[in-house]
Amino acid sequence: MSPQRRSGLGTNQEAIRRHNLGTLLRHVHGAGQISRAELTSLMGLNRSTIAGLVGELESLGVSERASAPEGARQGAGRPSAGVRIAADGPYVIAVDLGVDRAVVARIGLGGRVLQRARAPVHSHGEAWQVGASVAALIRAVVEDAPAAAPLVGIGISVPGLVRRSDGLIRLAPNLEWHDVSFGGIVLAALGLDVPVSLANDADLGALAEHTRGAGVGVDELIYVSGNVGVGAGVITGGHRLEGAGGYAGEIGHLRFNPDGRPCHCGNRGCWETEVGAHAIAEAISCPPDKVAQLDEVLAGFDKPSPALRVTGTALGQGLASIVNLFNPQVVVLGGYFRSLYTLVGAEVNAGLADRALPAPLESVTLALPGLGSDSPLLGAAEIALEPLFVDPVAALGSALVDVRARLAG
Amino acid sequence: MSPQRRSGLGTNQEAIRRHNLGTLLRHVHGAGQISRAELTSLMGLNRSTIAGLVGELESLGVSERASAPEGARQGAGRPSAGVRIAADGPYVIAVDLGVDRAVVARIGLGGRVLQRARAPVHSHGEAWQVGASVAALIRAVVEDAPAAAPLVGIGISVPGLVRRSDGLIRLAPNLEWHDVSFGGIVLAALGLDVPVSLANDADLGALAEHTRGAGVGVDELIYVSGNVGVGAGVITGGHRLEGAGGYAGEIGHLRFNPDGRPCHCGNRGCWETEVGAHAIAEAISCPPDKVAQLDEVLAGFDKPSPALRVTGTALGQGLASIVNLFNPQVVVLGGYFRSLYTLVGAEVNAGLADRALPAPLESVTLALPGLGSDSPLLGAAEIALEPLFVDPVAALGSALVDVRARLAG
DNA sequence: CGTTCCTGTTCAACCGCACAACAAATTCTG
DNA sequence: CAGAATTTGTTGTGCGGTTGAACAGGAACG
Repeated sequence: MSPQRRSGLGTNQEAIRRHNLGTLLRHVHGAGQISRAELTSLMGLNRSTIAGLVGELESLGVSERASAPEGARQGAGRPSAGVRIAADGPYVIAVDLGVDRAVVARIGLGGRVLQRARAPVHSHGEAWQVGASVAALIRAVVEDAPAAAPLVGIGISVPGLVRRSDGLIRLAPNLEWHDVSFGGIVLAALGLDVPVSLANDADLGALAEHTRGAGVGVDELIYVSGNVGVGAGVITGGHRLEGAGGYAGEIGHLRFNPDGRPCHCGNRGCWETEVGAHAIAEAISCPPDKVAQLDEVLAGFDKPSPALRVTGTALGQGLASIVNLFNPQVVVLGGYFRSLYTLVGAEVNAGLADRALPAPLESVTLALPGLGSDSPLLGAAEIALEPLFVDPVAALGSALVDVRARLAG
Repeated sequence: MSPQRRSGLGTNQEAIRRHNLGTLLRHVHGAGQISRAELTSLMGLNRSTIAGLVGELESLGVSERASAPEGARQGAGRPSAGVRIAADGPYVIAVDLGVDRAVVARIGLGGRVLQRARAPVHSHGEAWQVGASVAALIRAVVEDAPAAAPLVGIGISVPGLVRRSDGLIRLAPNLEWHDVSFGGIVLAALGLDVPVSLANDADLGALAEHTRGAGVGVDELIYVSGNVGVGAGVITGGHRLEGAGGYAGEIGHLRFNPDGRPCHCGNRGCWETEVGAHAIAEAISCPPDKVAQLDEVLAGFDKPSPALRVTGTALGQGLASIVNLFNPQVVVLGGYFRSLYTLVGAEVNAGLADRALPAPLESVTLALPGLGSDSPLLGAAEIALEPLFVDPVAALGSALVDVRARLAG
């Protein structure tokens, strides 16, 4: 959200500085390392202004001066000094909550994974138990953090519906959770008080792929996630499509075949009953206890079975509806759709071409995630970092330093 | 677009002034008349700053000072002077192109329709013929415009797919148009050179209902348009959802019943084959030549026939998919869905409640258009006015004055 | 080796908004 | 009915942020 959507407010000069500093940091974050000269042309500001902003970031301990990288030297002229993420700079904790495991990582600006840990999670486990496991992983991951580095916040990716106003997990079908305040649970288990952001895993996958994956520079992007359930995250105009409550993107229950199998939502023939994990597992005779690892199971296939081909066609046909509705430029296939697409890509493309309207079809591309299976994890880092780009000074002012000591006490 | 989405640019003071002046004008536009005191609290700026901005608008001839309105006086203190749209202020031409008629209006800031005209249009007519008719209507509508009032631009609502990059009409099925540069045709017929904006009718309906209809203050809104074809306009985060090419919102070809009737798009059982105008006309034995006036035909009904009830259920069930996908706060039913909903609202609501997920369902409301059948027309005015809110000075600088004389010559 | 080209640095200037003080206009209160 | 209280318009000053010019630094080019 380069320019945050203000609700008809005016702008004063204080806001300018905030905005410019945040935008500058967002560019550094996106590129990892970038020269001042590039920044001036990207942001359309004067050299001296950029110099001032960069200086402020350095004095905040966020970035540091870097000599120009070797090679890639173009043209004459004095080489421009680089801006690089500081080694002891701010970081966030990202949590990717899956139905059978949790992944936790410490992630710095630029999307660098500094440390990671994972643990199995009992599906149908109580929320407080899962919260305790996650808290333990967080402790492990903060272990080696420099004491001076500030913790900006925690971002959590959730396989379910998350209310955007307060981050309450309204429904996580495959964890059998209803109305769980998981953010509060984790904070209580840690004994910390830092900003926590929660969001749907597909939404975060879309965000991450947009920022540093297969959709860099693409402002109309959809991430379709196959993860037991089927969901989508939508980026439009460069921003996440959240909906009024935060529940947008529930494509799993699109009407697909009114005479089809019953769905757990109470209807018949939802798309999920054709391309959901349980449906695919049944089609390839995968034992029910391995449904959560469907991605690996599919990756083990050499050639697609006829049943998988049918599934591929159904996937493509369903994607057609999404393409007609959103007219995206890129559709990223995440979760087990990744290995499914490598198996039956032809059928998927055929199904899509068959059912999509010509105009939206001609501008869309199907793509595999540029971040592999880490998209939701990195998306969780992104939402946790977000305050830094809105107001770096304020975000760092309220960030937590010397986290290890606080966790010990 | 209160704060336009800048693509990672920086902000300088020149941009501040532009933005604040545009935002101020947007508020005046939205409210029609508003006091300076309200503006200060809405925009969060200082009294003196607002005074300066208002003064600039007055010297631009856009607004004028108004005494406080009678009544509605609250509390003590000096009454705040009002800001009102100037009588000879800027205006735009709005065109609502239908399948059987065209409506043209001269519309000023505040959405005031100053003059309007309409004429039948031969469906399947050549584009240049329709363009000539529209040009004649425009001439009629500019007839009584004050010579000093500047024309900012022309906005055209089109029942079809419009490419957003250049406004080309890619496909208007019910006009049988392919790749028509209708904006250029109208300008050529007029012999003028002013900015022309074209967009899909449902998109513009959504925009108008968001600005001054049933969705004021609602940032997640969908306008579903029944207009021979079925389409949707989506507002999310307060902005129009356009998609990569501008084709987003094609809900008519959502898969509804795979065994259903063939659709002109080449597939079977698209939603449009159940709730489209031709389907409804057939269900109520309406003669084919009156399909374009289905709205009036339906309004003549006293009680719903069983066939209409079935249609109502199908409408509700299809809306459920949209509600699941977008999680809107308000869904406005435009076009002939307006009279259909008044007839079989119960069935629509039941179908929706049956198929929508609980979480998105609880936050959504179905509503009738607050602007009647004028939504697309007023939306066309909105997109034509848009440049004024981005940069009032520049937009007025390039606006056309004394249009009548130029048209005569 | 000098020229050319681009960038970093510094400083004065400009522009826009905030703030304070005062005047104006209305309501409230005794 | 008169004075106090309240809110707003107006004016001048000050502050903050960006700009632009001038100069210096550093690398490639001829």
